[in-house]
Amino acid sequence: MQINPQSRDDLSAQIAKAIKDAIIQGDLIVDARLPSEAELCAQFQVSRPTVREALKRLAAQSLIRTQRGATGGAFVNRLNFEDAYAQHITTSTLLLSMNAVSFETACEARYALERACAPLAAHRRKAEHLAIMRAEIRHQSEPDLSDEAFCTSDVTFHRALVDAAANPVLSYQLAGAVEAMQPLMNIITFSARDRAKIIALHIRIADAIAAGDGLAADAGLVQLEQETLYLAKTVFDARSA
Amino acid sequence: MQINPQSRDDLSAQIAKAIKDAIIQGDLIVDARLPSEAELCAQFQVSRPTVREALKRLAAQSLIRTQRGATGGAFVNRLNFEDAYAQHITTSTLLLSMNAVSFETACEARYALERACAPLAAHRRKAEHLAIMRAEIRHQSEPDLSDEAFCTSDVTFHRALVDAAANPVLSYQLAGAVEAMQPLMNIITFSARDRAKIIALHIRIADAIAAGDGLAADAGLVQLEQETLYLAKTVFDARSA
DNA sequence: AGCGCATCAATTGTCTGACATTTGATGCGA
DNA sequence: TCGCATCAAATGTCAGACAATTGATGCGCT
Repeated sequence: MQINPQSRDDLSAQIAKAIKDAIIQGDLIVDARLPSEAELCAQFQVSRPTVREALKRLAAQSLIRTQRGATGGAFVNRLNFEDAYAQHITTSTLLLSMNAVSFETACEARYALERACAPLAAHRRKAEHLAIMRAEIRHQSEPDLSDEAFCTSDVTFHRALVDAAANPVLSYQLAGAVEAMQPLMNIITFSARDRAKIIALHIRIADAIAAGDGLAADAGLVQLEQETLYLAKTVFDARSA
Repeated sequence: MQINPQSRDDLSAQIAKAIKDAIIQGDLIVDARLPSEAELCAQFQVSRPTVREALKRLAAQSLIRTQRGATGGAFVNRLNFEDAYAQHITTSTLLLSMNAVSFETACEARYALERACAPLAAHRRKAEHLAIMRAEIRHQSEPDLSDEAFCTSDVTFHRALVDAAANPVLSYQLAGAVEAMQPLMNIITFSARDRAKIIALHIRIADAIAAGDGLAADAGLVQLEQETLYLAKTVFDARSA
């Protein structure tokens, strides 16, 4: 965590990387206070704006937090699941929207991951998860729901299913896949009959989870994937015609 | 993408959020050029360092890239899988190391996700993936390999398995789970007999993938998970004694 | 002695102005 | 027409200053 030659990288990028590496290596532990901006200036032999740009880079990744005042400064932030979720979802969403990932590819990934949760969710689901799933199913049955609201409810339903697996690492990894799909899903317009089919599958999945039957839940997810793909295909065919 | 009241947030954070939202909403498309720093100063009524701090925040997330010179400026970056991988792995690694996630939880998530890939990998694996897996198995068999090198090779093997599923979204989501586990895995010291067991399972999995037998690969992964948990338990028990 | 309050000092947040550096565009001359 | 020097625009960096925040300090009063 020292030198900074006249390389092609920005000074602020180099400094940010040096501090980031120190955090990853464990040289700077959680809640440790970084040197003040003035001290960092002296240490790296750069001006204060440059140091500040470096610190802002780290703040953007939730690696540090800053606090003003007498005992203020920059502190190593405990990266919590909530912040990581938000970052992951943003990145995943942009990744999908910017790289022309096909609906099929995204859908396949999403359901493959979700099916991985099914057996765990069936074993460990709590009343609260089932309650959310049931509530969303009811919500989805409301006749004058917009397509977008239907998709949002769908995400909440699946999120509850994933959370029921009671593994925060799994929930974190899956958040990206499930939520990032929503913009793609929003393209689809649902007929009343489409919705009925989806809701029926949701009920089937929720029942299976409630009964602790992981295999049945898995089967439901397989059918739901096929149904989703079929609906998407219909929309895309209609659009190209 | 305008106003900036005197709220409690940093001005640079507000500006970064405004631009980020514009990118997510699609108001700024890939490779679009942002206004110059001077123009952004005028638009947001702030000074140049403040604008620059905001831009550095976005650069830290690979949302924009900057270029010097006459036709330079800040451009919306196409978020590629490679950059997203790196970010995701960093975040996942820190999330695990900072939140005292148990080995069991991380291991469960990792193998649950990996098993989701198994059937797809069995169908779609190319010669190159099999070649990597075979090569890593040979590498793991070298007697004077350090524990750390053994773990690195293990990651490469599993990465090839995941990539064999030929779904970039899946690979991206899984990269975090597999690579972030490595620091935890590095704690384990392997006896020669431990390695022999793991290598045997790797061979079994690779054979199953080569044969297109997703179920057999899945069974191999289940055993590998149990073996890994058993090894970790041994280490932890020995450490606490 | 104990409590309350004003002051202080340290630190980050922001601004102004300037200069350095990079790099494509321009225009002139051979 | 080609090649080169110059120019202009933009980012990168620096120096210095002031504002705002906030815990710590010390004084005075009870």
